[in-house]
Amino acid sequence: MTVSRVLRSARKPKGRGPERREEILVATFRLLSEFGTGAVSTRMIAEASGVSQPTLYAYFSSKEEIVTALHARALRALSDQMRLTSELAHPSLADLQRSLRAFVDVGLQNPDGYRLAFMSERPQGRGGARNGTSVDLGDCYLRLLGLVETLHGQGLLVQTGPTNVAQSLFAGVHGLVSLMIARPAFGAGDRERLIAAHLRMLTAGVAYAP
Amino acid sequence: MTVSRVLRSARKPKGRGPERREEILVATFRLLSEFGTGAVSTRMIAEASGVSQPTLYAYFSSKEEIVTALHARALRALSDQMRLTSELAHPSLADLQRSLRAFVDVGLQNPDGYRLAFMSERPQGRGGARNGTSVDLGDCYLRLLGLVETLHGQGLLVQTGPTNVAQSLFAGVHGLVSLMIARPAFGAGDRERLIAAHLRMLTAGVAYAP
Amino acid sequence: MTVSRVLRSARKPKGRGPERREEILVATFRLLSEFGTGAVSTRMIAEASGVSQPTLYAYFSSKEEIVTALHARALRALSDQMRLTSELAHPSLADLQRSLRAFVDVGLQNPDGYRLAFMSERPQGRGGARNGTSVDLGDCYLRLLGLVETLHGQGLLVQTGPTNVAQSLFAGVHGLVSLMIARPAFGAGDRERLIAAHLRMLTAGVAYAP
Amino acid sequence: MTVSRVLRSARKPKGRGPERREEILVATFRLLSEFGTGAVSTRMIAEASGVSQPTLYAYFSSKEEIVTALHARALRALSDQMRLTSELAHPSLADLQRSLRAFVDVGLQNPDGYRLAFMSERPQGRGGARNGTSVDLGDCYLRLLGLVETLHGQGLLVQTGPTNVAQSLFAGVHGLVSLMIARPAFGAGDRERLIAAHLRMLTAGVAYAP
DNA sequence: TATGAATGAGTCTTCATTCAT
DNA sequence: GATGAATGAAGACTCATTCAT
Repeated sequence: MTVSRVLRSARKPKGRGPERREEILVATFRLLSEFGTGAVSTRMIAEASGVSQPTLYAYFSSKEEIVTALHARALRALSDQMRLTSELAHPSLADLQRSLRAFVDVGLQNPDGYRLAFMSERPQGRGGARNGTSVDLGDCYLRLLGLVETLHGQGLLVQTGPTNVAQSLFAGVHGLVSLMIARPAFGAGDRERLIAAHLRMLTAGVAYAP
Repeated sequence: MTVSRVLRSARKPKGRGPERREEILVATFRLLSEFGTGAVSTRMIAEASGVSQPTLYAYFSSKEEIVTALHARALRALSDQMRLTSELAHPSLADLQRSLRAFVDVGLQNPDGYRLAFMSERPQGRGGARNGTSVDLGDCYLRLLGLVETLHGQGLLVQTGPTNVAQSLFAGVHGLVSLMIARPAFGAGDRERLIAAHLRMLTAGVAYAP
Repeated sequence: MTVSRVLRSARKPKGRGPERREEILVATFRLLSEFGTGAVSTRMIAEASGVSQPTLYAYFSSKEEIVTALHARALRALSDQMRLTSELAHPSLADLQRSLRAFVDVGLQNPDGYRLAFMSERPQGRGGARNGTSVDLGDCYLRLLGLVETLHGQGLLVQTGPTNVAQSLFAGVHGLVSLMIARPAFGAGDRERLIAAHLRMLTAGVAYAP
Repeated sequence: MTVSRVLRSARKPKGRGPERREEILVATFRLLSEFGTGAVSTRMIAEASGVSQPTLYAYFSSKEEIVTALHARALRALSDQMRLTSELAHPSLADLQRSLRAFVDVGLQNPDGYRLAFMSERPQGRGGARNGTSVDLGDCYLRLLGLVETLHGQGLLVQTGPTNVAQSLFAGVHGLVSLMIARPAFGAGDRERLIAAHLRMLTAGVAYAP
């Protein structure tokens, strides 16, 4: 007992307060990415974080709170990365395409975050089912919507409702990203080419009519 | 372990074997739809099936086997329902749209099957992680590919590679269906209109160039 | 693993169903008597019952249910033992005294049951406080009340309200029994004498006025 | 263990020592009253006291010590409040009744203290069982005994042993008070009337013979 | 001095699974 | 052939207590 105590205290005092919290989140994020929400236990989190299980509860009030924090964070990160390309004053269709491309890139570069933010099922704790609405699409969709509205105002879109267009586009890119993440075989060979073709299709689809 | 497992799977019931098995699958499907994979226990399955817990293990070697069987079954069902519209000899773009529409309808009418077939993350039980590739896209994609190839052969598509087009379309409809299933708020208000607009966009995107 | 399994199954198949339930109750009763509600864990109960911890939950849905079952049982036992002396057609004051005596005897012979039935504080689980009214005084008081009413009808009591008299008598004997149970030193030396004197006092108190 | 315990208890705070200690006791008393011994954690105590958890251990060596200190204190308080009415030189039966009444009033006005002093079961923490004798009846009983002895000396009591009489009376009032505290329904409607009747009964019981 | 931070041991409960009948 | 009964392992979470500062 004394021994292990000495050993432990010698290991790593690490950062206090906020740093610890951050460490826990980082470690949990990795675990969540690798194993999925339901297969990650508080013990795993504790070990991966380098703290004891009870310590988790000094920083978060429940396992769900950790996961929720990660959800929100992933959403925010994705959204932040999308900001740049979507705040132009006079966007063109090429800008729309670039913006969608940014979303795809961010998603593929951060597949775990993307999964967490947009592909996570209902949290599957003991409590049974919870509906999916608790985690919304976040600012990503809103930015896209803003862009589409501007384009619509410029008369660059053939369809009437900007909302429909934005949702349609969002669904379009989400389908691609989620499949690429979930099915490594999807688009294998030349992903770049598939992405380009897909975005071209989406852009053409909303801008040109037969 | 391997031995006992083999022995057990050999011990098949004779009486009303297949019917029982079917009952179990049906009951489990309902539970899975309502509560999600992780929240359904063998006890629930047993009760819903009207058999005892051990009896489950006379028909399936593990809980996972039940779920897996349902995965495959859902995939097949979806594929079967898509067949009709995709086996035309001389399809038009309207037929493509109809075919995509069929996919959407099937998915939305059978969200649980769809979720099971295309959106299921790794099973979230105690067992840890399994990669997502185990469940492929099944015949749905292949049928779509066949249709696209025919259209391509007829010179109705602007893009070069039928594979890219098929994947792009698949991604497009999958994105819509999965979002509608996972986020009830998505497309709320007028889903029919969103679907129609989305399909129009997809079709236009692959058939018309600026 | 195999070894311990063999050893265990060789130990004692014991009684199935109701007998097991009974065993659990008996074992828990002993533990509760010795250690008190809050200090008895489900593990202790399981070990004392000769079953595994999860087995407990095949017979009871929670620890609280076990305790509650024991409460009710103790109350019933006490009440049953009191019945005989309290159902006379034309009772006398001596019969009243005998009846009170029966209550005292039952309580002292079964101190744990008495404690459980009448002295248990609020159940002290994790959930915080619950009010004490959940466990009422049971039939014991009602029988006493019936007896008092009969005596009152016969004009043998000086006080007006039978309810007051019955409550007063109940409080009187309860005070004695509970103190004797909780404070072994109380009445030490000659408990019999104290009991007799106490009952005499109570009877006299309700039957004679200055 | 013994060593470190001694060392710790030697490390007494100097600053606002006694006041802090008092604050802790007061806060704990409130908590104990509201939630019961087993449901009060050191964290709750610390928060309610406005100090940190470790600070608790600067003033008390364990949670049990806090509870024990409160036991003794409650007993003393009760006893102090009873003193006045029990130190008459030539008491009458009316004085006896008044004295009992004082006890009842003190108990009902301070139910938590009473519970702590006279109704507390063994402390129900993790530590296991402690016998009930650790907390005796305190000076309350002794004062009552003194009063009874005086009355006995004056020939006002019919029973022979003053000890028996005192114990009997103590049991009588204790039964009433404890039931009223533990079972809010007991005596509901007109508690004042029940108390008066009960005390009349007790007094009559020890003073008059058939 | 007082405390933020941490933890081992423990809580109740549920799981998928396997016997003996 | 089907099941009542049982269980090891694990789940999330809380406790009283003790360090280092």
